[in-house]
Amino acid sequence: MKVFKIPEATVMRLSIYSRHLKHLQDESIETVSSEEIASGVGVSSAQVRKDLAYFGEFGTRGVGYKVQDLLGHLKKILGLDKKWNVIMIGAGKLGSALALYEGFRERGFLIRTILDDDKKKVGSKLKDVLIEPLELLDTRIKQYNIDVGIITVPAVAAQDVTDRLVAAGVKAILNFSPRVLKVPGGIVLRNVDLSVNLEVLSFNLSFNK
Amino acid sequence: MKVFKIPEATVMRLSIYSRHLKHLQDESIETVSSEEIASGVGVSSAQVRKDLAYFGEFGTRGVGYKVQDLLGHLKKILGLDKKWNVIMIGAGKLGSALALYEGFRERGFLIRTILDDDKKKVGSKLKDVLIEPLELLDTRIKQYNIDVGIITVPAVAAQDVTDRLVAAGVKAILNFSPRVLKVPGGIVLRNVDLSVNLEVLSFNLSFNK
DNA sequence: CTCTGTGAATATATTCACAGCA
DNA sequence: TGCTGTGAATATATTCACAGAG
Repeated sequence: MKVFKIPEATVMRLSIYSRHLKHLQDESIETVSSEEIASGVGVSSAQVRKDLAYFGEFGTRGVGYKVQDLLGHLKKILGLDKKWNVIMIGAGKLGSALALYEGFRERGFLIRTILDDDKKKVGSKLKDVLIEPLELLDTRIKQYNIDVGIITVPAVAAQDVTDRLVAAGVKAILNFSPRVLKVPGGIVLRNVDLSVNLEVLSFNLSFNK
Repeated sequence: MKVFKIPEATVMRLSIYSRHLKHLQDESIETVSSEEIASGVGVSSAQVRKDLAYFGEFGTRGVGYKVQDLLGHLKKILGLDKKWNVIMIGAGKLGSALALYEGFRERGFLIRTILDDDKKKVGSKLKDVLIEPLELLDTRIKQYNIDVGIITVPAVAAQDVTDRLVAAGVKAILNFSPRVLKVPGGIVLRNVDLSVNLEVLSFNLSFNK
């Protein structure tokens, strides 16, 4: 049912535009031009207009965009009006930090349970979410109707956990492990790979300098 | 002195290839073809060869690449043979988790000090690094000959901290705050923006599904 | 007269396909 | 013969530039 393929870079910019519009809203600014958005987030005004044009016509010629309205459209486009049931696998340092991050809930990602294979962690809570044994993976995914799995396990375990999440029926995986995961088509996969980011930074610092 | 502009996507893939080559090395595999690397990390073999071609000829026609050699070249290309002095600004939940992450040291990023404006945090240590007052920003950057600043402060403070880091002479900034930062040309800036990642995931889950 | 929306032009990235070296 | 390295072809993304709505 996909009508047009939207470039990933466009989606990332839409997220950044929406953040900028929130600032403008906080400052009680009611109207904004594509040029003002553009200079606020460091892109060209044509880029802003092209990105928005994938989804409709939100502005008024000669005037600009109503901040409130455009922000509403962007939130809708980005799916931020929806709720998702989330399972987190791995309660190590990174998982523990992420479980406390309010940004998940703010965007509709509700962490229902956290699984770990370390018996010493099982039974304790992170904020209000209980850490449970890894064996409950299938049970909890069915029980809570889980949509999204967040992977914060070590690299060696990541593909195995992924396969189990997919088999149990999750629709999307957010992968924080430094590993390229194989998933079947139709499963949404997003990687947040700190080691790649560090190496790109290292490259940019080193190359031809 | 920049000879060719290398696409960022290429650099990210080089990092991923190098990780895959490490696995192969751990399995004592000595030779690998572009097709084997490609299928291992989910890209096309032509892509692998094109990416490598930016930097030289590392393979042998009819044979493939020597794993050890190619890994060595990639580490060199990515600058992983170099050391950088790093300052971290912000010792909150994210900063604390990051300060314990071994990946920085493994890639030559040596965290020399962590600054925070919270008096209650100042004086304690994260692993072996002391948390010091924010006022020492200039002093420590000069003293330790800091190359890289890692920003883990709240969004409202991020641009101010950035300006101070740049004024004090850092060459690169790794930004974990959810804010588009303005930096002068010549300063390397890399953003690790979890909120954008979450919103892209939300979009992919929602759009035309 | 201003600023959006958008075709056309340009720039960039990926894939194809094969010449040529080991 | 097998696989790399690479021009040519294609696909994708960005910028230009302007018609036209308000």
